[in-house]
Amino acid sequence: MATIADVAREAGVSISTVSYALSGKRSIKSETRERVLAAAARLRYAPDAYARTLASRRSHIVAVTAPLHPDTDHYAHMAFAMEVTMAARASGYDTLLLVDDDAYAGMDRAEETSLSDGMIVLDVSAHDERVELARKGSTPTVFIGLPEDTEGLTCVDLDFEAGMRLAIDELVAQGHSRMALVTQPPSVLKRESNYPLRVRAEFERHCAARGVDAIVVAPEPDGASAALDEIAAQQPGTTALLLNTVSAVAQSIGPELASRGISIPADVSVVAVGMTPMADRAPLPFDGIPLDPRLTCPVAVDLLVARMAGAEIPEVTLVAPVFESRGTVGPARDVAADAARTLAAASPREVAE
Amino acid sequence: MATIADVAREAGVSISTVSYALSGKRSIKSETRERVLAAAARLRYAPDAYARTLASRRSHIVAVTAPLHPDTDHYAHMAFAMEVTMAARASGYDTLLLVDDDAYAGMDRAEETSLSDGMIVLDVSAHDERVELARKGSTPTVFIGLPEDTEGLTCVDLDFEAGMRLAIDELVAQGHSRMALVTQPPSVLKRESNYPLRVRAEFERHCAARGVDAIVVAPEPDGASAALDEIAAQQPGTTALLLNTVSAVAQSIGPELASRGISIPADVSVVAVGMTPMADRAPLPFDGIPLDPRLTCPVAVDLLVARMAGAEIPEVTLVAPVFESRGTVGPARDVAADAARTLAAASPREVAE
DNA sequence: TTGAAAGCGTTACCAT
DNA sequence: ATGGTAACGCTTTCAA
Repeated sequence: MATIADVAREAGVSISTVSYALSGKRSIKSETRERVLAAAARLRYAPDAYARTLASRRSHIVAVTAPLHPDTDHYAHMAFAMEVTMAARASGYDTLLLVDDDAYAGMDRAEETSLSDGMIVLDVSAHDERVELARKGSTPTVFIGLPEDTEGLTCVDLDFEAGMRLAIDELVAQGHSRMALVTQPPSVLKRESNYPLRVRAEFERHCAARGVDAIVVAPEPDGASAALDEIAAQQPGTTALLLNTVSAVAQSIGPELASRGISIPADVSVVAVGMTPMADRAPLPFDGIPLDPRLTCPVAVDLLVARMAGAEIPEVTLVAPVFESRGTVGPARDVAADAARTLAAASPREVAE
Repeated sequence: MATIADVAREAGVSISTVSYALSGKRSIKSETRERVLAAAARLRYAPDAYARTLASRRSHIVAVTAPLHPDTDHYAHMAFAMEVTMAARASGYDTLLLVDDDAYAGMDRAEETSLSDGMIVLDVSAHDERVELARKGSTPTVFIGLPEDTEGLTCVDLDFEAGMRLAIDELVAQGHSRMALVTQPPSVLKRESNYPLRVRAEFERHCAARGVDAIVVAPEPDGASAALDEIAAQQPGTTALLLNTVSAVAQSIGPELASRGISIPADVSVVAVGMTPMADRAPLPFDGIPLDPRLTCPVAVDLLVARMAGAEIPEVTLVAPVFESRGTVGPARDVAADAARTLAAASPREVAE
């Protein structure tokens, strides 16, 4: 590998002239610059990444941290990491994926050794330990997801509230006036990030605002059937289901409705709000506002780049939701005319007969 | 961030003593070492990654390069990248994912700037440009996959040929004598991804060797049905399907057979050869020899680590295939006795009746 | 057993 | 417009 000294010798100039000719950080007589450039090309010179980093204190590397347990969803994990990586590259940064067994330890190691110019934190929980590291450390950090206390941080997330309003408005436009939200099981709500709570609150608020009858159920992963029973019992004539739940429930809700002779969207409309699609492999089969990495990651990287450049950034940036249609929303059925084919108070067995 | 000079001052020793006390590269009076360690801990000292790299010429970073084609299977892609990353971390290396639009350019950039101690090359094609870079460059490199000419390289791959023979022999043992290989679409083959070609060649060779009737079809992702038609037309009485195709085809082949009244394995046996399982999410539902990243990636990283340490490594390391049984292989149906339930020349509609 | 100092290859400041 | 050179923070050789 040729060094800058080799180039200087070859071009008959000093080292600093080579550095400046290449970086353009000060004006060089164009004739000299040509000579330097030619010499550099001849020797296939490229500055050593580490020497450059040591001298300039900028590595042009971004670290990405995400907890990685045996039960982690590798796909979602990598989908986010990949989106971040591509966005970072577009801004001239390479990314280092920290996969230490302990995400906190990995982030700490990166911070302590000045491994990166910036960090992206994925899979953020409400009381994430890494928040503390971000506050104490000196590496600019952007969270994708909102911890409970965002004080002093930079966070990017989907605007779940707006997404919920979008979903409800779409349904109202189709004539629906009785809706149910299927949310996460209580156990998950307790330890996960707080967006399910935000989703639920906005559901109740905006339904009230639009004069819509609303009910919320929070089934366990195997509780899709019970949830439908509950909806039928508590709010018969419900014609629209909003989903912000675990995938097990989302996946069984279709078959469960079918087994009751209820079809989508003729009898009931279904919308998924803020659920992560399994990308190309098995996209959610419902209309909805997906929590898509392609939406949030580029924004997060842009903010990180700005922060690394010293800019002041708002603590929370919400990304506008996008409604995707897959044909599971239709006009509201006239409940009075055909109660049997909506979520009525009848038991599943009776309906099926 | 505390520097090594801070620690030296704090401990009342010289800089080199701190360095040696921390690295253990020469013996230090234990009392002195304790003092240094205590000082380092007190100041939360951690060596700067870039200064360390510049001085030692070792970055402890491994770069991973993989081209991103429009039809890339992102899941498989990420699964490999993730396996490499975790294996590398286990050996003390961090991983840089090169996602430049042009994989060659990305690898070149990494090489020129001495970005990494070593490289892992994924998604290798028969005449991969990156081979040339690996030969000319001075960064130890390991290919996961085999280019046509492996001279001077280090490559790791599943032993597809052995896998194919394993699959065919298993089917022959069950009495099958007419087989069809469902391979990748022409677009993928055209890019000269290498292993499908090897799989196909060995299929034809070993079928001939075993006296088995053989046919090859190469459907587009949505062409499972057409592929079955083609097999039925060109080689009626086929009782075994070997799959080495894109996941869309693999996933629809089961339902497609079912819709024709053909059941697995009673009427037709199915084996997947060298396909990447969707890991935890949805393992391939077929008997077969999976191309599991967990098999090849750790081996590749181990070889890379050895090469970085200066060891001589064989050019090609093939990982032994493992046959996994899931009940989709059974005895061959007697075609003459019941032609209608095999892949006969009848149209799907007629068969269904 | 320890210390001093010469690199490692850049960047960027201070001169000219 | 260009050159000299002191950092950058560490590893490692050479001395003692």
